[in-house]
Amino acid sequence: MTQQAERTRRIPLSRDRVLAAAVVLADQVGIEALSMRRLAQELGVVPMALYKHVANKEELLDCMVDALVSEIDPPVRDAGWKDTVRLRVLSARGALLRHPWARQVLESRTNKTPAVLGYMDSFIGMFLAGGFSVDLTHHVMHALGSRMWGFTQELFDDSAGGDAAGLVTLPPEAQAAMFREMAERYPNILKVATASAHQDSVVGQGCDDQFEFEFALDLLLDGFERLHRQHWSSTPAQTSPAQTSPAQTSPAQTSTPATP
Amino acid sequence: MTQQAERTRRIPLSRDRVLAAAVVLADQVGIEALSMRRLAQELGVVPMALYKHVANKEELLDCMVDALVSEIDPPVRDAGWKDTVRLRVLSARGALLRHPWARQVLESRTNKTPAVLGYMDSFIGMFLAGGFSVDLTHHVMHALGSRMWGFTQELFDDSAGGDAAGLVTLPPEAQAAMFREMAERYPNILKVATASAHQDSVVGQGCDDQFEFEFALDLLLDGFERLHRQHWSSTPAQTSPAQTSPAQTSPAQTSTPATP
DNA sequence: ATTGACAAGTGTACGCCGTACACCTAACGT
DNA sequence: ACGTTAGGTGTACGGCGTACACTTGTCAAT
Repeated sequence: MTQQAERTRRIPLSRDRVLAAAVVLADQVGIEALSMRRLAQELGVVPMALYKHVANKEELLDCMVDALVSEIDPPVRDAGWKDTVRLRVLSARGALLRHPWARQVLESRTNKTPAVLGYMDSFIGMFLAGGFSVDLTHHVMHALGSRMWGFTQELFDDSAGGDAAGLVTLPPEAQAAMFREMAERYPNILKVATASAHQDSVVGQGCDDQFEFEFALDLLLDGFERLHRQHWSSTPAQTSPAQTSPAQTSPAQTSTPATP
Repeated sequence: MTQQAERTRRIPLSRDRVLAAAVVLADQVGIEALSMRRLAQELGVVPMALYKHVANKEELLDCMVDALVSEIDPPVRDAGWKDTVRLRVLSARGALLRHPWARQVLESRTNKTPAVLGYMDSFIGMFLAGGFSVDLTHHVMHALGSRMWGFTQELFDDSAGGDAAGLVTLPPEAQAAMFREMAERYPNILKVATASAHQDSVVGQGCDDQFEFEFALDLLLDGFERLHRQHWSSTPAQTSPAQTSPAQTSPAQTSTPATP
């Protein structure tokens, strides 16, 4: 009896083991299926046992984010700001692609853990070290937004593939009908969707996410570079990125109602 | 009795009424507090009654997104693509700011409703009408990402205000201690946070979101414009936005593992 | 060797959630 | 007058996070 007990509960659980199991489980079954009960079961333990090691589910999620951050490579040394930032973002993206749950969790978190703050601080430091003014750095961080973490909303390309995912299971004539329907109702979507697919299937299976991500990233980095060169490290009243837009002088109020 | 019944249940509920109530309730109590039960209660009805008008909660959320999309102004006529896109995005942003739940719901949705597809189609149409090649339009849509909806992850500026939200409730000496702590651990965050606050409080109360949003938007639009001018409407093998980055020639594989 | 404190795991229970399913009931076309 | 049916009801199930009281295994101090 005691021997069996000794055999079954060899390792006494610990915070790290809980955390690691949570990451693995989320990787495997998705974040929406990660429940305290399921996690406990995976660890061969009763649900409430977890609460001896994490305060609650929120804290668990925060810790999972920390684990993710720890996977991001530190900034490379001896390179210009642009390459440094670029590589760091792509490293973050790598971590994110390894952990599909991370995007959603990152989006939902409001409290920043020390690890997250540390990553941001280091990120900001890359621009400052590159000679960016504090103000420009501020704007630039906003412009990057979630791209800092290696992702952006992919609201578009799921639908660029259209109902492709669902389509394949349908009989051919229904596919054709749906295709005609789409061509009629969403001609523009169809144009870019078919153009981005270089094979001749009705609707291509999406596009190269990595290419698209880097396209946007480089577009931003090039923009940053121009602004940086433009007023090197001086700090005028307010940076104005756009020369062409008429409303740019007073950007705070436009078509939206007052936002005090 | 019948008279009372007639008085209490005057309007027989209908899909539209459910939907409208859901939007109002989400506006008021937040999306996380919007449950079928709560919504039913608000309508003076038993929870299961709702299921006679919406299939399930998913569909309800989809419909709420549709309602949001319907609030976005149509594209302005007789303007260049740049202004057209700019105004449309800012209109979407207006709708989003009026409905704080929308961002999260939009992020979580995977199925695109016809209204959403219609919005995207119209959005794509603005670029095509502006003479953008189909390929460039595709990339450009990706670069915009969720900015098309008028939002981006605000992962940064919550923390730029630092623990400001929590700070105010603390005694002054604790504030000072925390400030020193932050200054030591996150010097860079502190620099941009204090710089962006133009008052002399320890940590400014964030920055002008609207300005930051438009900063990034215009940065992108200017970038699009340059690419557009660069190879007007021709479609070379693949558009390459960055001239400087060494890895640009083959962007699909970098530091991340293979993504087939 | 005994004890007693304490950390770790257990069991039960509560209130929330979405929703399946059987039921009632009032209005309406025939 | 009557069957159909759309719309509202009641009950119930399985899942969730977690509060709280409990056992149990471990080890330091007596």
